[in-house]
Amino acid sequence: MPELPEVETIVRELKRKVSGEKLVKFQIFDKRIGRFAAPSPLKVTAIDRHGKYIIFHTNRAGKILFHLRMSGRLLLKKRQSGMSSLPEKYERARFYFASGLVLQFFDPRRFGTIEWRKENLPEIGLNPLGKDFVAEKLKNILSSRSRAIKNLLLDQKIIGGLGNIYADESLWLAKIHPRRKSDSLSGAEALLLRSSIVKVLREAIKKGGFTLRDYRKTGGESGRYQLFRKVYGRAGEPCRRCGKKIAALKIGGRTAHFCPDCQGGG
DNA sequence: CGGACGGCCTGGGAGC
DNA sequence: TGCTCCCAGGCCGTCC
Repeated sequence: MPELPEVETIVRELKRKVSGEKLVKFQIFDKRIGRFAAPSPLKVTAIDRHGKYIIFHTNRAGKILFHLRMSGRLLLKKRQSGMSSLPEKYERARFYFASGLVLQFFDPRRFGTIEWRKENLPEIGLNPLGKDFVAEKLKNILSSRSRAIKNLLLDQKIIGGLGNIYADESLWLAKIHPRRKSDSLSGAEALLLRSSIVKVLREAIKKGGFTLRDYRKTGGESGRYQLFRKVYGRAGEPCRRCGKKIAALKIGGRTAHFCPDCQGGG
């Protein structure tokens, strides 16, 4: 389930390998992937992350937007001489670059999307890696809402890029119970939450993301952050801070993993 | 308007 | 072994 660190890892790799490249041909194997009426050929002038979206800026009047959702994967490889033009298993789209590189979009669950977009980008809240992600702004947002902090962190219109894994990991690091109402957090807690989110995300990017099952880097390699996780998927195992058992709880339809002892006060 | 919730989709794991 | 059931969750549409 790609979240900010996974998407950022993929974007950094794509920037190195295909930014500035000419896209000569594309194939959409599964129409459910979204509206896609891009002109061809076109040049990819820049590559960016927007929340969990991957954006290809182009020299034409539009951008290519990728969203991996749950099980999407972008793999980059050298075009082989005998390469079939038919889709591989779960392959939903394919892009051919003039350099000979081929970008394949795989997605078993078909939640992922690829879109040729001329109008504005989707509305995304604060970028946790951006300069404007400061404690004061976060505190204002938290105070103006009254939802479980866990669910607020998952809201892409408020903060862009956190998903279930990093929301849980950040709350653990900040010692905040996931069910706490956002407007009950003190200024000190907001400050700590901000720095915890940044720390967790930066560390996860360094480790190349979190591979549970589907996520892979563009060369097919797994990330390594799952080896360093503190709470996600660790229900019943000992808390790495206090030794008590990690618990799991449904909050707003999502499973939250946390330590009931050192994240007390829910 | 904010917030809660169901639907989309499939593979994999649990349980029998 | 093989079947059924349920869960994973990002985002959107719908409803209150």
